[in-house]
Amino acid sequence: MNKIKIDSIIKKAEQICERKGSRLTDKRRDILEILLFSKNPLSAYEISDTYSEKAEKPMPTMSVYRILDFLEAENLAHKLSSTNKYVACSHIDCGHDYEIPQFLICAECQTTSEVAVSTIIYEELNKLVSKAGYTLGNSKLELQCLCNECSARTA
Amino acid sequence: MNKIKIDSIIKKAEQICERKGSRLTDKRRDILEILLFSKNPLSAYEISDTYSEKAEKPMPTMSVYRILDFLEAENLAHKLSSTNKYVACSHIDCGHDYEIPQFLICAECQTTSEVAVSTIIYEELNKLVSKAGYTLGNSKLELQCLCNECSARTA
DNA sequence: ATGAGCTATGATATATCATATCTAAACGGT
DNA sequence: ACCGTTTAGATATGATATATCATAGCTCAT
Repeated sequence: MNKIKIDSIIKKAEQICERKGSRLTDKRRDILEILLFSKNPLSAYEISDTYSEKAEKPMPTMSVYRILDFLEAENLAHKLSSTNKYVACSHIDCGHDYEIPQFLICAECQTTSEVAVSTIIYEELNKLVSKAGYTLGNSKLELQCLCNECSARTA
Repeated sequence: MNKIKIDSIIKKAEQICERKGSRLTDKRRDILEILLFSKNPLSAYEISDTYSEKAEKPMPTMSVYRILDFLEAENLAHKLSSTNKYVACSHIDCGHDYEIPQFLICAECQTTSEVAVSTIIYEELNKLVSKAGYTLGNSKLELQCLCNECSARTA
């Protein structure tokens, strides 16, 4: 993603935080930027390393976790629990707040896309869930896939 | 789950292994039994503890992980990556081998149900995935839910 | 502008989850 | 009984994550 796009997303993120009465501090903004710049999901440790390379003062992993918690709570980032890595939300600038974000994760190269679950899927899931005696909460879907590139390479 | 039911599942699991030329050894059977007895998903450490309480000799966590790997490879158990816990497959005795197993996990009490993804959902997911430039691999769905009991209690 | 109270960050320790590697025991076929 | 393979144990270490207590910095009423 290019710098100009990222700047506009950051600006949007600041607005979102302001509206909710929270603050996108310098460090929080830096971590969000690192996630936005990264082509792939990053672990908390990788984020810490990336930050520490560029900044004068390294950031302890502890702080990274705290900041990730904040970004998740504000829906600016998501945790992928199948890989224990973190990504920036793809929908900060378009304002969408999907019921169920869905991640397509390439098992080979880890490239990850966030897409919205279709209404049909959402309704069907809801039906299934309530038939089983549950109520759907805040969920994410993580699908292990192969991206076309890797698919072509291995074929 | 009651003892008789579990015994019959274990028997079935033995047959499955035999057919594939692998062996359901005593320890593997014990671990599978622990998972079948448990109402909730268990971590590798919890499994190790449970085993060690009953057996004369404790089982190191290392061995538990190895056995869990085996059970997963044989499709006798699943790992829930959102909670880092393990459950016995619910379909050992019915012989189903679903394309995509789906887990409904109560966020309150951790009760977990394994259900099959409906054909509609499977097809829709496939459409979505290929539209995004991916091919669906071996996936599981884990949905954070509230079970009816917890739902009633908190209401 | 100052101090009380809140939010954010730092530092350290520790818990939890998981893999690598090397060795030894158990099993099965000859 | 012997050999090769599979299974399990032991030890070390890596990776992921939380708890806790201390400090810094901002914010707002006085």
